[in-house]
Amino acid sequence: MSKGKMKPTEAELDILSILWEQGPSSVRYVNDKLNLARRVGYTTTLKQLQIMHEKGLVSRTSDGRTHIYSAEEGKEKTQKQLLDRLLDSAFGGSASKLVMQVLGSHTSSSRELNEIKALIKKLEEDKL
Amino acid sequence: MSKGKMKPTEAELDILSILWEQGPSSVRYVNDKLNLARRVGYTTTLKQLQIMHEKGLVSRTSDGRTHIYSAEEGKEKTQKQLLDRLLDSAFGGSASKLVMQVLGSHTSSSRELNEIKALIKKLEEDKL
DNA sequence: ATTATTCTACGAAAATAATCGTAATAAAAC
DNA sequence: GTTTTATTACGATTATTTTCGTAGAATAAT
Repeated sequence: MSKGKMKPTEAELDILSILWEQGPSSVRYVNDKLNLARRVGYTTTLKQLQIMHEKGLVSRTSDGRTHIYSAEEGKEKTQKQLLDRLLDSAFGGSASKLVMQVLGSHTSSSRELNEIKALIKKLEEDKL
Repeated sequence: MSKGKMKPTEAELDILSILWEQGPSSVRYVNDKLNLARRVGYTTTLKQLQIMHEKGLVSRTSDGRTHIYSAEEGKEKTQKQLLDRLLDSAFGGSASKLVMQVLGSHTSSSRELNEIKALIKKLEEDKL
C-alpha cells in the first residue's frame, strides 16, 4: 500500500484530528473522543481505523491484545493536501483570495496577526 | 427545497466553479468545460445539474428547449462555507494557522501580499 | 418529409463511504 | 474455573455520490 497521496474522507479526518492532538491512541480512546461530538458505535470506529490502516493513513502497534494507532502522515502534510484541494476547486488557485476570505470572516488575535505579518515580511524579503 | 446550508459535493463544486467563472451556462457548455479536465458523459453532467437544481444550488431558465443554469449562492458564501468546514475539521478552528500554511506553501504576487497587509491593518484598527 | 442531431427526463447501475452486527478470542473479575 | 467484559476480525447493510443508458421530444440538416 504505497503511502501516496491518499485523501482522507470526512470521517477519517475526524479520527486523524484526534490522533494528531493526542498522539498514539487505542480504538477505545478514539471512539470515546468521537462520541463527545456525535454518536458512533465502537465497531464503526474500529472498522474505520482498520481501513485507514490498509490505506496507510495510520500505523499501529500492539499493546497486549489492543492496537495502538498513530497518524502516519504529519498533520501539516495532510493539511496542505486538503488546502491545495480547496484552493484549486473553490478559489481558482488564488492563495491570496483564500487568505482574504478567511481573515475577513474569522477573528484572529493580535498575536496571530503579528505572526502573519512577520511571515509576509519574510516572503517579501525573499522575493528581492 | 429550502436554500439552507447545502454543502456541495466535489463534483458539484467543479460545476459551480464553472458557473461562477462563466456565468449562466448550458449543460453542453458545462460538460465541455468539465471534459477539458476529465472524461465525463453528457448525461452525467445533465443529471448533476438537475440534482443541483433540486437541491437549490443552481437556478435555471429556458432558452428555447435548452436550460441555462446559474449558481444560486454567490461564490463567496459557498467559499466561506467550505473554508469553515476545513478550518474546523483540519485546523482546529485556527484561522491564522490556516493562513500561515497557505501563504507559506503558495507563491503570491507583491500586489496580493499588499492587499493582505492592508486587510490586516484594517483589522487591527477595528480592534482598537 | 425523412433522417440525423441535440436536448431533457428518469431510472438504475456502479462506485465510494459509513455504519453496525456477530463471532471468536483474550483478559479480567468473581 | 466460570462468568463477564473488552477487543479484533470480518461480512453485510445502509447511505450517499457519481456515472451512464435509454426513451421521447424538439430542432436542424439533407
